Amino acid sequence: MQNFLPILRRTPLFVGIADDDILKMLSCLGAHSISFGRRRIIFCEGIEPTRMGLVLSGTVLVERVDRNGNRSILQEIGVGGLFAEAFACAGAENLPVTMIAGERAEVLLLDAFHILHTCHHHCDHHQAMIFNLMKELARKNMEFHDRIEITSRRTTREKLLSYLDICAKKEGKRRFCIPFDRQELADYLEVDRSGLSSEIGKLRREGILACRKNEFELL
Amino acid sequence: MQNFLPILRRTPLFVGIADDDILKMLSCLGAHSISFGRRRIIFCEGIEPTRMGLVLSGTVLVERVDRNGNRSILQEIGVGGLFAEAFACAGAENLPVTMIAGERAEVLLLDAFHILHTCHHHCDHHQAMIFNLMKELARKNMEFHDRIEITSRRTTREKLLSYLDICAKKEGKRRFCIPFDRQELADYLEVDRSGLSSEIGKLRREGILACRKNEFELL
DNA sequence: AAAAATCCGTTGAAAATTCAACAAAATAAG
DNA sequence: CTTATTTTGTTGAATTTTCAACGGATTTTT
Repeated sequence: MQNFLPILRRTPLFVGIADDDILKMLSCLGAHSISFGRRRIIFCEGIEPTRMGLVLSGTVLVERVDRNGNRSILQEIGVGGLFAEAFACAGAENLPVTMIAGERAEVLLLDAFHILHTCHHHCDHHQAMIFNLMKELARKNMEFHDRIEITSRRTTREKLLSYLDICAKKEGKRRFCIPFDRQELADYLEVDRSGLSSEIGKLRREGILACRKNEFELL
Repeated sequence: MQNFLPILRRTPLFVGIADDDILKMLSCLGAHSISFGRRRIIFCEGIEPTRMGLVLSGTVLVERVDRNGNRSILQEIGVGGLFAEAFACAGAENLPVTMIAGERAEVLLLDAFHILHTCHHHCDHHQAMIFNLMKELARKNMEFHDRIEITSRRTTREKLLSYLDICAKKEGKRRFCIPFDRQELADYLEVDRSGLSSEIGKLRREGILACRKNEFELL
């Protein structure tokens, strides 16, 4: 587990906690790492969310498929990020979404039981982790607001542009890579893939943006 | 402040905390209550979110209006519920949404500073509140998943039906009241009001639902 | 290097949403 | 009780999305 410390130290869950304490907690949380190939299921919709995951490498996508076969991508979790923590912490009975590896990923699985039920009056580092978890949940909450700001737009064009705007703002540059291919982007924006492609074409012809594969630039 | 204790004791933020400790914390958090008439602004988009709110009576709506004038309703907060806590806890620089009274409401305003910066290694009740806050943020996270499940549907009909399904499930009955009028429901589902009205008409004629004002029944 | 599979852009027709305008119904105000 | 005001349902035209199908480009596999 020591090999992971350089990553874990910088992680929202463990930031500010001493290495020794992190290691103690990892064993307390039954931590173990697993690798997943692209598009492999990590947590499947319907299971009881007793564990949460921490991304050590690659990316994890949070998805949902409705009865009509429309897939929605709800979140994209990068290195150091947490997933399934909200369901585990809220004590949900079953997971309403599926988590898969967006690209080949290594993840650390953590039992949530000891977060919710152990010693939260005694050890400082446990307290610190609860506090970190609280801040991370608050941040995720705000991420949902970003996504809603995007998907609440009425047209494909506006959804795409507000997504790209938010990306540019986060990146601090007008040129950036997005973590999605076309189908995934469509599923994140909740629009039709072919309609999205043609809208990208229009915007390009209008000189509003340039793109090559998943690299975009706002002009 | 003592008058509020019967409500506060049952509140997600204060559950499990002794009355005395609640009162101590209220003064520590600079709590004071304010009344708002229907559709009055409680927190306006753009301000720095240093405080959070707790609903003592009535309801609070979390809204956003885009450049085109389309309003989205993101959440409806009932008695005992918290609002703006995510932005305050995440340390957001400015509020991306507006909070208004859905119906005449009395709310308790709490400074977030002391939640994030005070004594979180010392007093048990403060720790308990952080823990409560963490659980509440996790629950809100799941509420967003519900809303996304609804708004990710492609047609007005499906959005409406999945919203009503979720309401029925929460209520445990196939007959229930919704907390919205037609325009608000349209803004929650992210659809056109007139299209929503006509869809309700169709579903009624097809014998799938009955409704009178904001009381619905799934048949 | 060839073959298979996937990804992406394009198109046109069908379906659904949006928009504006209006009338009926319900509610609030005088 | 009458008059305003707000809310709700209805309609038709314009806009937009969705859907299915196809071919070219790119990537992966054999």
